[in-house]
Amino acid sequence: MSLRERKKLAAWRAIQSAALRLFEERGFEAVSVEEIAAAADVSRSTFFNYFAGKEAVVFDQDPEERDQWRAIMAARPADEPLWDALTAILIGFNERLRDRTLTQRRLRARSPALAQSSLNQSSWALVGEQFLADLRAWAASRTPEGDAMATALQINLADTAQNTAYQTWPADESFDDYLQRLKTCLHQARPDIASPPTSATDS
Amino acid sequence: MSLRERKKLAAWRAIQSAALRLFEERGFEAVSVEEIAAAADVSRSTFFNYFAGKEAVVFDQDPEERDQWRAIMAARPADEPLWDALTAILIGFNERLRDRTLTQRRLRARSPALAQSSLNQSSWALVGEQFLADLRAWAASRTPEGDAMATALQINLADTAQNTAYQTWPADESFDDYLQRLKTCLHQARPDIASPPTSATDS
DNA sequence: GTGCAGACTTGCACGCCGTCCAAGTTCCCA
DNA sequence: TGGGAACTTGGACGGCGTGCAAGTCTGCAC
Repeated sequence: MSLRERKKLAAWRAIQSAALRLFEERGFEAVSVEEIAAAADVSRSTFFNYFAGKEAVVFDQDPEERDQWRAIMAARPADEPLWDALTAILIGFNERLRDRTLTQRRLRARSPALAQSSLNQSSWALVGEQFLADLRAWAASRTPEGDAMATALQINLADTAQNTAYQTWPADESFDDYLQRLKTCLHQARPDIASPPTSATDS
Repeated sequence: MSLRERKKLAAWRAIQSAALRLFEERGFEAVSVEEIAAAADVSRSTFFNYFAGKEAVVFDQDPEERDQWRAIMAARPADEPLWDALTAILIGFNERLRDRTLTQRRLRARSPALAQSSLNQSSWALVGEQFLADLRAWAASRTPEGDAMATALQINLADTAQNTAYQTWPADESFDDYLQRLKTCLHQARPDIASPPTSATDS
């Protein structure tokens, strides 16, 4: 790993940890990008070299972890049903990212107090666009042929199950309760691929 | 209907139609709120009195239509399974809002040319937060008791089915093809409420 | 080592969004 | 007819995200 790469990773982590610290202290909207950059000893411009926006700093994964997750996805057997793979990946993801999840939850609980709108509006999920993009790329690479829709649907459903579990997680429940919710949602959201649309031609 | 209410409705429609016209001419990002306000003969401040933001002008429904939709939702029999009601509502919604849907699709197709990011990032759906809020309120009012999660899940799943149909709708397919996609997605996304989680304790 | 090419950082300026507020105008109603 | 409520307006502000040109640092080849 070259010096350049090490520096880059260090900068990424400096920015992210500074940002999360400030967010926890003051809430998401009350911290500006300038302050994050200053706290990370970096210019505002550099911040945008590393993150696509202020929200990305909450959702993007550490580059090393991200590679690991891509490997985990790639390691799934090719003949495994997509939904089973998605379920396993998401549950594993949540189990291993316990701390990250709890941090996000604390942020989410604190931020509405400062400004209801801007956070709820972007309807905070857990995984972020980056992880979803990786998931989609992985799924596309193992999708046989013309049924892109079924694949897209399953990924979106899995994401929705995850979001629902997260959104309905009450403040007084533990992380393990949340995992239980997640499993329930994933189980109930399993799509019904096989059965034909009963009398699809009416109306 | 008082003069005040009529004026208000007229202003709403003036702003929305001016905005949609400009969006179609130049693309979403290339039009500023100032220009919309000017085209509607209204101040920038007034624009924000009517719409929560620039995107809302694409998604929010005409107040009169909105009332109609709330009535349609309220008219569903109370003992109908939630999923059946959601399916019927969404299909009806899409069938009746053919023009709106086609307009949105044209906007969506044109905008990436100008700036890939800002539209795709907010991952354009069709229904918008307002309609979803109405749906949630309606569903909450007919949800028996403690199982708020199952209700939230079903609404989110239905929304996801709709979004998937919309996202995967290719440029060369007709609106009726889209409706067919929608029905397929809704059918496949039907949640599996009954069955118990088969051996939920292993990881 | 030296020097060069490319990668990365920095400061600065810009346009725009969304919020706030204080002052003005219009409508409803008693 | 008057007073109060609803609505509009302009102006100012902070903040986000982008673009660019100039500077600095790293890897590499000689």
